[in-house]
This record gives sequence, structure tokens and C-alpha cells, in this order.
Amino acid sequence: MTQELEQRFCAARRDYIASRFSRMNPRQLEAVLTTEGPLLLLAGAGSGKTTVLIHRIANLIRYGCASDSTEVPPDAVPEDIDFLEEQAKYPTEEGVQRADALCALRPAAPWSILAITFTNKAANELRERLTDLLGPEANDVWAMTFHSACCRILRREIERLGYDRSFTIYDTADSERVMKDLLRERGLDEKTFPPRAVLTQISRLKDQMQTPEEFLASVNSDYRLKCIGQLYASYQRRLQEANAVDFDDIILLTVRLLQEYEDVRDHYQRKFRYVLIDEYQDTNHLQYLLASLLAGRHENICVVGDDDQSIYRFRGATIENILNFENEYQGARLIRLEQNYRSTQSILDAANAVIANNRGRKGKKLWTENGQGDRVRIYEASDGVEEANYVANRILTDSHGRNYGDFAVLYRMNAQSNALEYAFKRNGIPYRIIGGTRFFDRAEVKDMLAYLCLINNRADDLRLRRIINQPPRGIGGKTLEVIERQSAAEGRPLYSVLCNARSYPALERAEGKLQQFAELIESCAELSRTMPLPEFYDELLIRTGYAAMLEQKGDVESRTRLENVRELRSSILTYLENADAPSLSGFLEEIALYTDIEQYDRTADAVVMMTVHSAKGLEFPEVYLVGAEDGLFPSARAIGEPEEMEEERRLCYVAITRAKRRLTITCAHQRMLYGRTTVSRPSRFLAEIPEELVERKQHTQPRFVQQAKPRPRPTMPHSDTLGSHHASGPVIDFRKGDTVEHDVFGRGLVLSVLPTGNDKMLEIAFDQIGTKRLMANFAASRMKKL
DNA sequence: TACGTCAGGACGAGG
DNA sequence: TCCTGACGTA
Repeated sequence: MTQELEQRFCAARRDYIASRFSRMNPRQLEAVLTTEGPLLLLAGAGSGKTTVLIHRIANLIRYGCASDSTEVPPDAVPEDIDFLEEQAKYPTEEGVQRADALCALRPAAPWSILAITFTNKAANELRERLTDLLGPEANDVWAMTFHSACCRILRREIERLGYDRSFTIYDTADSERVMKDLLRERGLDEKTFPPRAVLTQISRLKDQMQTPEEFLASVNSDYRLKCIGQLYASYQRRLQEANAVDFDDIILLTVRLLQEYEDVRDHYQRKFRYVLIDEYQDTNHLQYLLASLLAGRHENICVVGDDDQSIYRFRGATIENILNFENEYQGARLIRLEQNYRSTQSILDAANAVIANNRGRKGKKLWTENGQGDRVRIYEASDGVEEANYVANRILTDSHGRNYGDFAVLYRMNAQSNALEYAFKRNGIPYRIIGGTRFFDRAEVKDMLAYLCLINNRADDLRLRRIINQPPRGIGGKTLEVIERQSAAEGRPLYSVLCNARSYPALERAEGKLQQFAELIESCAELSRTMPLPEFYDELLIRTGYAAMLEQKGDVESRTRLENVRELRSSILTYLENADAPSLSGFLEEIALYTDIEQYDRTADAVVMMTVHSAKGLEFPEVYLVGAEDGLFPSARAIGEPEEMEEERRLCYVAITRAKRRLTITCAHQRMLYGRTTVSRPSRFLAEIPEELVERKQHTQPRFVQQAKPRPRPTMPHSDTLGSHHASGPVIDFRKGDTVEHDVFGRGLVLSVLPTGNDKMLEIAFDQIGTKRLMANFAASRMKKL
């Protein structure tokens, strides 16, 4: 072919491939078709970012680098050009196969694509949508979070760094426990060295890849820094002795592996032809290093982000990664996605106006074809209670008692949910709260997990301490102290000292109890090898006496805890369904990395409440942003700190851009917070929204009238049968939307039904006590349908 | 060893 | 206001 024909061939090929992604706008299409080399995708809120990512991956798998290449296959003939041009304009079904074959140029194997996200929620969505588009092939794409990708690498290679393959993952609470113990041992005061602050410091040092030794060498005589360096060193030692890694280590150790071992680096650099990173504005330095190491060979790295939505600076994320990308990768291409498919123009104008007050940004202006829409509603309430009532009343009116699911209430901090919850309860509005104390953070769930961890890794001192006397076994602080001393002296894990209790005179009195405990753990470990996981878990609940302890107490609190402990079983079942080679250690890893079963079900008919942080990436027809006051949003400690203030403003931008149809922002003149009433002015961000976009309202009545008696519940009439019914026998088939009556919790509405193995997890909004999760089989004996 | 009381600090959140 | 941790006593 002549050069001219070759050019025509490439153009026709690109046009044809483009025609296969016809639903994209021109910018989106460019992002899909630009496959080679470094690419920075600045994707504004609601600009169809995930859709682009998915189609980009589809393009790589189907056509390889064809859409971005000038290479012409040697066997191409001029007729092919005509055919492709024709096929691009007037596609025929028979033509597709031939055209596809003609176009594909070194298509990427699914396993050679690495798509990294920040949250499991995002990773799941990516995987699901990829499977919809590509079928089972999509399963081989590495679509996962930073941490799960690194874990997968570490499980293969970590022995090179002196850890065992069965390593345990410590979460932040675990790390805090370790730090507190260290402080106590060294006689340091928690007030001068707040554990969390020390850990943040350590986390920053790890982010900079500084070892404790390097850090200690760099501090001169500063007492404080010296202490922190020593704490860092002992912290690291203690984790390694327990064969445990924290969340930072997961990334850090992977980076070290890739830097220090050429064969490992080579293997992964060859494997991953294409690397995609989502939410790039939230990456820290270590994650940046990881990404550039993995993409180091092919340099086909595509990062997607929005500098205006960077809201995790306080966690070490650095916006510089996105701002410097083009310097870092010479010849990087930049594509901006600014067309918004989510919100009305009024909402976007408000968002644009607020964010325009920030200085350190790439600059971008969202627009839409959705039309102007309603003005942004701003309501000034007298106080927090009245604000909550306003929101409840508005939702009651606007929803007409249906589609509560269209409404979201966003707040700056979780503590704000109380007043709202109360107002919703009184008005009979079904709601659900996302976030707050998470399921896996509850004490009883952590206790059972600690048993499992100890059985999996007998060196896990932290978990052993947690459960050695839970339920009470007569092994108290004194005994534990002796064991700790011995373990420190001999450099062995607590458990191995405990097993040899008879050889220590100081442990004579406790010997019998300790032996019993060791036998309990060993017999359970034996069971874990022979029994299927769920049955083993049941047995564990019985043998440890944990279930009996809760049953014995019998109050509502203990019953809820018992339900939670049983709910953990359904997590095991869910894990078994998805795992290729299920094992106890596999389950524990999944739990450690996958903590939010608080999956938000968008079809449930309930108002959803959450913090602005957790709303990121979601959208709702109607959004209420409450508590827009100086000192709350922006938070008090951001005032006077320009960098912090910019972060708060970005957070505000995120909140505004969640709304599709209508946005209501409320503030209160005074508010009860931490038991004190504080007076405050409306948020400065409100003044940044141009007046012509706003419709203002104020509270009209004095507070004492508003506070009048509770309204009757409009949606659920009262019944006269209360708690006398015990269904046994066939399991009731609960469905979404059913009204139920629970012996303990009272009347409620079923929000969602989530099948888990041979049981179902029900989410129920109870009138009196709010939203709860119950296992259907367990709850059925105490609950009936109305 | 287990359970009670009292004082003080919470602020946002992913893996 | 609410939860956690330290401390003292049956």
C-alpha cells in the first residue's frame, strides 16, 4: 500500500472502531480511543467517567492499540479500506465480524490490564459493568483496589521480605492498640503523644519511604521526634513479630519488592501492558510510586481524576500527583471531560461558582444540556431541631409518600444524623444511614474475628489479648502480665508461652485455665481444617461460649449483638460463593480489605443519610445539604488555614454536584453540639453562590410552636396485635416493601432483602428504633408479616 | 477477677 | 451528649 492508502486505512479503522462506541460524546470517544502512552483524563463530576473507563478497557481487549496506531497489517488490501469506511457509516451485522478481525491490532489479554480504584464499591461497579459488556472474559481483568492488588502480589512474594505468607492485616484500630501498649511500656504519656497523631506521623514517614533508622538518623536532639522515631521502630518490630502488616505496609512492601527485586519488577512490568488508575487526585506518594513502577515498561498509564474533588488530603493524598502528571510523563496527553449528564444548569452554576474561589486547580467548567432547572433552595432554620423538621416536612410533601429513595441528606459529620433520625422517626419516613459504626467495627464481630485470626495465625498477640478472657475464663490482667513478661524475655509469641504454662512457676495457679484455653484453640484449629467454614463457625460460637454468654444476658442489646455475630456467618457464605479456592485465611483477608457491607441499594424506598465524604461518586435526584454553617462546614479548624479551607470547599463542591434535579441547603442559627449550644452564622460558601441562582427561605415560626407534639405517622396505621405471635415451621418469605412486626423491635418496613447463601439479610426500618439488619432465618421466629 | 462510677475528649474516612 | 478508659471496691 502507498503511504496515502495507509493513512486512509488507519483513518477508516479508527472511524470504524469509533462507530462501535457510538453513544460517547467526542471527548469521551477520544479518551476511549487514545490507548498508547501516558494519558491524563480530567473528568468532572457526572461526566460519565466510569462509562469511559469501561469502554476504554473494552476497546483494549477487542482492538488492542488499533485506534491509536499508524501501523498497517501487511496483508491489508485497498478493498479493506472501502469496506471499513462503508461499515463505519452503515453497519451491517454480517460485516461486524470481518471488520473486527480486520481492525484488531495486538488485542490486550484481559489479565494484562490493571484497573485500580480506591474503594471496593468502585472496584465492584467496574467489574460488574465490565462483565455486562464483555461477558466472563472480564473476570481476568485486574480490576481492584490498590490494597487488594498489592495483597495479591504479596501473597506470592512476601517471604523475600522476611514475613510469612499467612500474614495478618491490622486495621487502624489494631494499630492504635499496638501503639497504646507501646506508650504504656515506655512510660510515655498519651496526652503528649496521642496514639493517633503518632500513627499519622508514622504513616507519613512510610509514605516517604523512610525507615525508622533513617528517620532516627535525621533527627538531631529533638526529644519528641526521637521518641517518635523509637516508637516507629518498636511498632514495626512488633508488627513483624506478629507476622502482621498494616494498611500502609501493604503498599510499602509491594513497592519495596518491585524496587529491590529485579525479577519481580520485570514480571509485573511485562504482565501489565495497560495500567489505569481511577480517582488519581486521592493517591499519595507511595501509590504514585507503585503506579509508575508497574507501568514502567510500557508506560501505557491512564490516570483519571478531578482535582476539584480531592477530599482526602488529611489522609496523605497529594493533589500534586495530578497537577504534576504532565511534567512527570513527557508527551502525556490531556483530555478534559466537562459535559455533565447528571445535574441541571443551576446546580452546576452554583458548583462552578463555589469552586472558582479555589486557587490551586487545573481549571474546568462543567456544562450540561439538561436545562436550567429549579433554583438552589436555601433555608435558614432557627436551630438544629427545626432544621431537621423542615427537612422531614419537605421530604414528606415532595415525595407524596412514595419514592423516598430519591432523597439524600448529606452532612459534614456523623454526629449530625441524630436530630434528623429523630425527625424522620416521628414522621414515619423510612430512612437508612450509611457509614457511622461499621458492621466489622462492632465489638462482638471483632471478637469473633479475633478468634478466627488467632486460629489462622497463632503469633497474633493482639487478637489473643482481645479474646483470652472474652467470655470471662478467669484469666485476668495479672496472669496476662506474667505471660507478657515471659514472652518479651524469650522473644516468643504469647500463645507459645501460654501453651507451656507448666514450665513457669509464676503461672502455676492459672495453669489449668490456660491449658483449657490452649486446648480450645487447638481443637477449633483442628475443626477448621476438616469442616466447611460455615459449620466450623457455628461450632466456634458454641465451643468458645460466646453465643451462650450473649444468650444468658438476654436484654435487647445482647440480642442485637447475637444477631450481629450470626450475621458474620452470612459474610462467610457470601465469601464462599465468590471465592475460587476458599480458605480461612482467604476469608480473613477479604474481611480486612473489604469492610463495607453497607452497600447502598438504590432501589430501596428510603431516604438515605450519609456524610459528604461517603457520598462521593453517588448521585440523587434530590439532595439536602444540612448544617451549612461556619464552624461546621467549613469546619472550625479549617478557618484561618488556607489549605484546609480549599479542601472544605472541594468537599462542598462534591456535595453540590451530587444533586440531579434539586438541591436544598439548610443552616441553623444555633445548634446543640457535644452537649453545648453554639450560635453560628451561615456558611461562607453560601455567599459564594450567586444570588440569582438561589431561592431563600427562613423559619417563620418561633421554635416553641415548631416543637409541638409529634405528628401521627401517615404511612403506617397502627395495629392492635402486638408481639404475641411466634411463627415457627415454614420460613416466611419476606419481601421488600413488606410491613412487619418484630417481638422486640416493633413495627417496621422491609427496605431490602439481600440473599446470602441459604439465608437472607433483611434491612428493616423500624418505627421506634430506626433501621436494623437481621438474618431472615433467625428473625423469622420473632417476626411476622402484617 | 468483675463490675461499678467518674472524668475527659469526640470533629471527616478508605483500605 | 455519648462513648471509652482509668480507677476503686465486693
